[in-house]
Amino acid sequence: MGRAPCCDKNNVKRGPWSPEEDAKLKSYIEQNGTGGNWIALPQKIGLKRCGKSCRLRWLNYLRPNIKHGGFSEEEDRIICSLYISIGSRWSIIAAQLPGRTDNDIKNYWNTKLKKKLFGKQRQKQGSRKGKEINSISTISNNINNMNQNPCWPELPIMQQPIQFSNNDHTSIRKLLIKLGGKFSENDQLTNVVSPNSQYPIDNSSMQLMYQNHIKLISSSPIDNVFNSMTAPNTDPYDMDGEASNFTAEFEHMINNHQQKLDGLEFLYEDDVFIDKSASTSGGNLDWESMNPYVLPLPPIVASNDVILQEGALDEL
DNA sequence: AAAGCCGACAACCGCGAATAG
DNA sequence: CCTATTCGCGGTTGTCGGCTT
Repeated sequence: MGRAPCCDKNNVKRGPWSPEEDAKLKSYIEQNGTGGNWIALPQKIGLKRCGKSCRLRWLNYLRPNIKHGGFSEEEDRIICSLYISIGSRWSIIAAQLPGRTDNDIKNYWNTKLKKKLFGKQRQKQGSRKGKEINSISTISNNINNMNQNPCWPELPIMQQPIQFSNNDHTSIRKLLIKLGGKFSENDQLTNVVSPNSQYPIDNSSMQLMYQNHIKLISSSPIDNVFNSMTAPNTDPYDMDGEASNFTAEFEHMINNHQQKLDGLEFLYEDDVFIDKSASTSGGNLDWESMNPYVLPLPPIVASNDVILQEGALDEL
């Protein structure tokens, strides 16, 4: 038995919203709120629309203070960092970018950022190793598969956007507290167990996790990540004027440190990755089989491995 | 000029989670 | 506790406009 439809599809209008419908919905919600029931709302105001459609229209378009387009480099940086850290959790990413909707960010990532980051990577990969990453979609799919890893913690939605500022590690720590509740309020690391209780995470792992987030997410320290991972002045990046500094840094990280970014092999090695994934059931990427030498944790730990190998932890 | 292609974005769909009764 | 309903999320699809051939 299938799931009951949320509305009678024969009696609801679909497709683009007219200005009249927008005005109707907007004025009603501004005056009365949603009433806590989206399903009933369209009937109340005489709209032949599905309640879910109304909700989407309001959240993504009609809501006040919504920004469309014109993503700044800082926003790019945050989106990319968070995507690498937590995957395609658009609502969480959107919570960090006031005025942006998850749908907007998702579209922006799929149409621009992904290509911006991996498009060039693909090009470079071809010349560097004499082969090409099979496709952007494969990369994306593999990231998505990683997101489905059962040990990935469930993350709460931000109630308040956290403003990132350069060198503001406190804000990042607060984000991590909110994301996973991994840190106690008095900033002491505590023993934690992943949600499915399958993979206990000790203090040092959490310390690594936190430090990696610090390095990865905050804007200024991103430079430190590259600095700590690279020999100085090796392979100066060839800027073509189109790629932003951030893009260049990102690609640089991927290009030059593949052995260090355990767990992100798919970003540069298609054949190896395909072989591995083919051995797992359903072709899904299994984190442990993907990298048996690191803790069976989400991708973030892969980068922690970088820190371990580099001994960078000692400096922190 | 027309057809085809492609990128961008809005909107839809289906699922799991949350909540109410 | 169980069931039904609603919400929220993320993936996917549809549509439109611009560009190329």
